[in-house]
Amino acid sequence: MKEKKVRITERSEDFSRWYTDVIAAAKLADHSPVKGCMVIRPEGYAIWESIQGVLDGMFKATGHKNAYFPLLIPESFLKREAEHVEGFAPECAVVTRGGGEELEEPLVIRPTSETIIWHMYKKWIMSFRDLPLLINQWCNVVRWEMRTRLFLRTTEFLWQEGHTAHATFEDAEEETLKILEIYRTFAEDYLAIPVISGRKSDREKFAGALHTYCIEAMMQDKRALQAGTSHNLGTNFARAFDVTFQDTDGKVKDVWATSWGVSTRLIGALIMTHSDDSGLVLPPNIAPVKMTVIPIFKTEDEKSKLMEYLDPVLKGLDPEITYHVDVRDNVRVGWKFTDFERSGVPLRLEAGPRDLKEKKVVLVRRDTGDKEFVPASGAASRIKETLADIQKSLFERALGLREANTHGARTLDEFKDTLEEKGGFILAGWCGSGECEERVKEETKATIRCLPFDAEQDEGECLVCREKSPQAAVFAKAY
RNA sequence: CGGGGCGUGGCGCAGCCUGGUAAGCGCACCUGCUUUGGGAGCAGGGGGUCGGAGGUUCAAAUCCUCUCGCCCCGACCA
Repeated sequence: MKEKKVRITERSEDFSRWYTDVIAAAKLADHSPVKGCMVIRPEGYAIWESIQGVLDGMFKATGHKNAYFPLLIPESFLKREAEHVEGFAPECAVVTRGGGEELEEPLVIRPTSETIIWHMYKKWIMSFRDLPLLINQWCNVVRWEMRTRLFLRTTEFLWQEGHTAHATFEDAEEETLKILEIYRTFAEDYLAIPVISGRKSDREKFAGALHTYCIEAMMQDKRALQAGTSHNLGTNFARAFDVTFQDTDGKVKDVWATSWGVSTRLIGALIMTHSDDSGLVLPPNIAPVKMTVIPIFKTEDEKSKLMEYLDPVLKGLDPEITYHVDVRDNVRVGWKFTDFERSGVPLRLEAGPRDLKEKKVVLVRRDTGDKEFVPASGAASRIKETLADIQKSLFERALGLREANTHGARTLDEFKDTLEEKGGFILAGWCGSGECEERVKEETKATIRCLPFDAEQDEGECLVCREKSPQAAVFAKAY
């Protein structure tokens, strides 16, 4: 075969070029004229809409309501919470002019909305009866990052941010963990991305949080990607914005806060978890289109006979099995097959004159490439089964990769050797000190991804200082 | 901000060192014919004042100065 123009670099050759090639080939996104920003193209945006649809349903089912807070925030708001300023000030874009004049107070384009939201919550929360307040918003935020990559880190990105207010620490903690569990379920059941749930170290936690929980995933290059975070903000923001409520005992108390979010980064996670050298691979549960139908014809007559033949098959499908019929007659089938592979659609159905004669259709799985000839009459149920199987096997394959690339280390030397030779996640003892954490980072570039909930309570010792380790930590090089 | 690289039809590049009279190649696009079960072939065709501004010269994509922008590698991060 002749060298193709829009060739996808192989993963083994250059993983990050492969990543950008897959995005280009699947038409998910493009670079904007403004540095670090991305244009999300229809194919990419459809995935985001699919993510939104499922998560939004999960949030609403747990009592959350959507609202919208404005893009522009008075600069002084950011300064109200000490850690928050420190964390976000350097990466804020600031508007200083408007209507042709210098503004009296510069306006920050939100990097996250805690401050504006808590400013409003002060007005809305008076009594214990106003709690809990459970609000989510879908929006864009801007963070002036130094280095950007499509979907993984862009100057502007889309996300949802939940902001809740509670009467007690326990309530806030319960909310924080409930959301984390929603994220875990979503990642595993829909995105087919196995994740490790856990708590962030103090060094890695959100600026202004009491503590941060997260889900961490392993990409195909064995690096870690944070896929979602849920923060217990304690009373830090309530105090910074003077939000109090009068409790049943008549006393005025601080309000407890949480915030949590996932972003368009999830699309990057999807790509790097499942896709292959032929292009995008999407799990059926999140794929906007589940199946591409390719009729193989030479003449108009053949085409209409095939469409007639396929009609009952397609009508017999469950309504959630969305499909696209590629009826283009200006490209040949080879072209359509390649388009299918790049687009990430989980399943392909082909039917040509030969299949028509034999009363069959051909099903081809995107994940394995397996080809199956099935009788047209039983196709609908076989399609459903196959999609379910693709979903399952994508998850298992990703889990297998993570398990095969998760290692232990008792000493820093062993840690370094393992990281260098094998890469992946390293489960090791950690005393809890920032110094030891920093030392690992400096010497290996690996960071603590999280303190996993399900790690065995380890009586071991810290791999750096040999002090007692209360709990094992997952270390990895991260995106 | 430190180090490297690059701006030439829609995209990817060559030409620049050694200025010289055709601005070229591949892909894409348009037209026609033949093709059509894994990115077709042939023929014809349209499209670029070479990032911008100055300068040197008889002559600048090419040399000089300034400027704008982008990409890659490091410190920050969902």
